[in-house]
Amino acid sequence: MSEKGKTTVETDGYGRKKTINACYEPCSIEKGMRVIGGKWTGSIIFHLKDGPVRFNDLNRMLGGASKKIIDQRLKELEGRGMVLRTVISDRPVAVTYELTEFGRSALKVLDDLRVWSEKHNVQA
Amino acid sequence: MSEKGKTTVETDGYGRKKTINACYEPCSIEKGMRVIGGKWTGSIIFHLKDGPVRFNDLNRMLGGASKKIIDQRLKELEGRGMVLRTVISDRPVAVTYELTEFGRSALKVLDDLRVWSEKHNVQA
DNA sequence: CAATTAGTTTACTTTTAGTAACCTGGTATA
DNA sequence: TATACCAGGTTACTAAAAGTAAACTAATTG
Repeated sequence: MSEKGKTTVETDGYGRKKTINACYEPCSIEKGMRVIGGKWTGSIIFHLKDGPVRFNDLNRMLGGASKKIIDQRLKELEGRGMVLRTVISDRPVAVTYELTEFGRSALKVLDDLRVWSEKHNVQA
Repeated sequence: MSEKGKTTVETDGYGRKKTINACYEPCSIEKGMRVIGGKWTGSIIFHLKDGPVRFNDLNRMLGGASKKIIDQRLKELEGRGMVLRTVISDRPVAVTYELTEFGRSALKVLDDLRVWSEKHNVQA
């Protein structure tokens, strides 16, 4: 979806179709989905909402997600500035992950999704 | 995330960790994401918000998505009762896709995502 | 010393996504 | 009448992402 105006299709005098305001690149919704819609990404953000959580605790909380994907998602989120990784101790190594302000800004959309999902009892 | 109570991790007297209210199955957010978070799914729903759209028009509107994936997503959405497929004419064949009430109920979440996405100028 | 915790990383398999060409029919233009 | 385009898909094939299970370093507990 283009940021200005709605997308429509017009037909010229020869029956040829032309698209007005097409999405030549992924639209805002598509971009947003690619940021918070990856598998487990939303759940990870949501589980960090109450404060810092350690890696393996997150792993235990998210039954069904593998360590590999949690690690990958956390790195993506860190790279986008949505999550902050802090080493709280060497020997023994301990790390926590928490939301940044930007990360926190996604919580409303995610909570709306949770409400929608529960209300309509959606099944994946 | 469990529907009741927040997920936490407790440690017993022997240092063993136990998760309270873990997600033994994908939580609501995860389920919701799997319904509207698939690649192009959100965009497709959003482009149907103003009424019935024909297959190839949708294809033209969604620059970047292939017919195959649009077809696949429409079938998924139809299977979930979010989209209605109607053959409006044989000879020449013409089909339209439109949102059902349930499909329409997802528009708010998607529009919130669009607003969040534009406000923070997220880049996929 | 064996078991367990933490935080990854690796190797490998399975699932999804994506591209581009093709197909059946119909209609419009030259 | 050819040829080019329309509609609504399907097919075959490739590439990218996700999932599984085990391994690894280093420390701690019993």
